Amino acid sequence: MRSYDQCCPVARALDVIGDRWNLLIVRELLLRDRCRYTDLRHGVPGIATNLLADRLRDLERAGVLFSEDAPPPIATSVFALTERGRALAPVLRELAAWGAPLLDEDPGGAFRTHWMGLLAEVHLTDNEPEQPPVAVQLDTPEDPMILETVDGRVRARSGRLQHPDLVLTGDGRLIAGLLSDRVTLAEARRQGLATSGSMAALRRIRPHESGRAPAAAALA
Amino acid sequence: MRSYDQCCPVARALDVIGDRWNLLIVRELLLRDRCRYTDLRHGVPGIATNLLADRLRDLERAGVLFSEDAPPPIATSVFALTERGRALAPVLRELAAWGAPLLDEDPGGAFRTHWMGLLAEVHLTDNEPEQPPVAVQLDTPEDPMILETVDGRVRARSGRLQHPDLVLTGDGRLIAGLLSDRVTLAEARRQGLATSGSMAALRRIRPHESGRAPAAAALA
DNA sequence: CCGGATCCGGGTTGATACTG
DNA sequence: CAGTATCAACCCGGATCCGG
Repeated sequence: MRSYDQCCPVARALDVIGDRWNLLIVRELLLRDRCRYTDLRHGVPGIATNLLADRLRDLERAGVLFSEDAPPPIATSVFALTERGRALAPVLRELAAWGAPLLDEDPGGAFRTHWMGLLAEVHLTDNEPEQPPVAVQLDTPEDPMILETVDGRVRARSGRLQHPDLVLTGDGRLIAGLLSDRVTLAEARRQGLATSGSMAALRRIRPHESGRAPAAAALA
Repeated sequence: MRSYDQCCPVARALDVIGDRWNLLIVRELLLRDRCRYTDLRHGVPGIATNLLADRLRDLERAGVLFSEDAPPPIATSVFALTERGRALAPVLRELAAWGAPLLDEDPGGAFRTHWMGLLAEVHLTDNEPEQPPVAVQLDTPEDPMILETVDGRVRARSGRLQHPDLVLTGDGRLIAGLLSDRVTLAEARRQGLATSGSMAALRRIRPHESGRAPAAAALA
């Protein structure tokens, strides 16, 4: 993309990650840690393969991500975010928070369960930060996701745990509705949600009452 | 722009404000409140006039901004953000925080003093939130800017106050360096910065020690 | 001068086919 | 699996023009 050529921090940021598809690639790596080329094609559906290759080159040159030759089991290279790339997490969280209402207006299009991770990080909080951490496994057939308490907050990532405190099994969109409080637990159960483990973990990980103002809540 | 057609809050947000120039238009309206078409052309240098007209239409349809026919003195319409548009402020602040290091690497390109406002909001904090509010006038010849304490935070906006507690007069880039701590006050004075008023206001509005973690600082 | 609309050349995107 | 090559369609940017 052409540079905006403005001496403004926002414009400079957009010079790097403002190109079409770029932030979605970062989203993918943020939630999935390390991805092969094919993982990215699956996680960013709709991108043309040449554009994905171009963008990965751009973002690598910009220091947002890097490609590693191979961890021994696999015979291919993987992509992962640098420290600088992970520093984009707050940007993506704010974008997710702003975009969440649009999701209700039009729930169409491709769906991946782990995309809801950023939403969970924004909407949910750990109501008992003093207690030992808990982890909830969201078990959709494809694309399992983990929610865990870290530091008084809730963090999301793709994957499957050995010993989660609670497992929710069901359709991805159903679990998404549950996370964003559009669906009650009882309703979700009726629609096919299965749970196994400690429901206390689910009560502990709950939306903020005060909307989205962790700092203000902490000060009060 | 074509929709990403992904049922993901980030993708949905980018469907609305991911288009080139869009976030820079929002930046402008955030910092300057209400702008005429010409103000926007000046505040977003480099944009083609047809694109500005297109984007304003798009963003109005999306509910991010609206145009008002006229406040009586002027014979033209002005643009301003809706509530939904102002809700993009956290996104822009995070982008500004992420882009700030890039500004040091390459300080070239067009410059407007008020662009530094988002940077100030991110880097500075009110060290004495219990005290009555203070306001600092940043007085560059063109494009004067105000920093004021609101609610324990620092807010920036374009304009000129009647009775600021402190006035800093000088080159915009010099003041920007001062705000982001690249230049000391003594150095800035040598390079032509003039001050008038209470220096206590400047000591009160100071960078966080703990980097950028207001919530963590509040909890500590 | 302000607030656009229109036109046009060139660069980018996106879909598909192809290759190591 | 991990890309590269190709090509049409679209979008961007610059210039120009026009009504108030």
